Amino acid sequence: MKKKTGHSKSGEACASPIIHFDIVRKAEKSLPSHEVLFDVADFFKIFGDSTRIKILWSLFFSEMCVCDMCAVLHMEQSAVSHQLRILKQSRLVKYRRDGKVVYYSLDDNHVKGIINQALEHVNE
Amino acid sequence: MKKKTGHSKSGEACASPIIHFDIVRKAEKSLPSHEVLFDVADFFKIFGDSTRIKILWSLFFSEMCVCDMCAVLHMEQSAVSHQLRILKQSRLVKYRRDGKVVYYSLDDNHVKGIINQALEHVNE
DNA sequence: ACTATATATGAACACATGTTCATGTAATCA
DNA sequence: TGATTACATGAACATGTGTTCATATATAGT
Repeated sequence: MKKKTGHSKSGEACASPIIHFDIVRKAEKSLPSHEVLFDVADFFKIFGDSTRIKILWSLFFSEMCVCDMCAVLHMEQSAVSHQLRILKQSRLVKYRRDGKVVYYSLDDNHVKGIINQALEHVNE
Repeated sequence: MKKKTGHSKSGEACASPIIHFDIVRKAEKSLPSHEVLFDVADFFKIFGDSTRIKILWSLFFSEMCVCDMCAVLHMEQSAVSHQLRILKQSRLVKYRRDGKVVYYSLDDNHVKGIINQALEHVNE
């Protein structure tokens, strides 16, 4: 016995009769679409790395060029650029070019609030 | 030339003279400790998975047993239990036992607010 | 044109993470 | 005690992720 309808949308994954059907139905109906939930998770994934947290935090005060970031983070330029690209793609930061130097800055007003709420949790 | 002082705390990672020292110093001073930043990132990592987001969302309304969760998520019991363990360790959910059934419920009041803020971002 | 510099990016690598499978544990009932 | 049930957990596996290395691009200066 090993059949499993391969994520069959009908959802009898747990073959137990002891299910609180009303609660299950209510929860199922309230759940946003899979895409939205995926996007939400992806959004949090961005914050799930301390390097990116440091970058965002640093940008709370002022725009910064990539070299500034390297100095703040004590990291190689390549690594910083890769992370900035991720933040750029998520539209959490924007940039402007001034000659050879590229300045990054925050591009989202939720960032500060979200990080602060996480800090509250971390500080018990 | 390949030396690199192995994350030397002195921080000359980017050997460029074009650094805005005042901004860098300000950012460095404002940064929370490495441990705190790590904890913050770890906290967000928990939310960076759509399965866990679904679990937390479902618990907005009512406590649920593991079997209920399996039904809501259309997932195997083992996978759900593993995720519940992570949420339990992060103290985002708590549980109570009633006979053979274990009921999980939310154990943090920030959760709803944080997820809602992420939703705002996702919805442009 | 050539050089230098600030940043971007592809590939490779090591490491983390989520699911599955198999099995273990705790509680209930016969 | 033995069987069943609801859940937990270790190991294996595939996939995802962050950093490094090497190299490319873009701008400025000579």
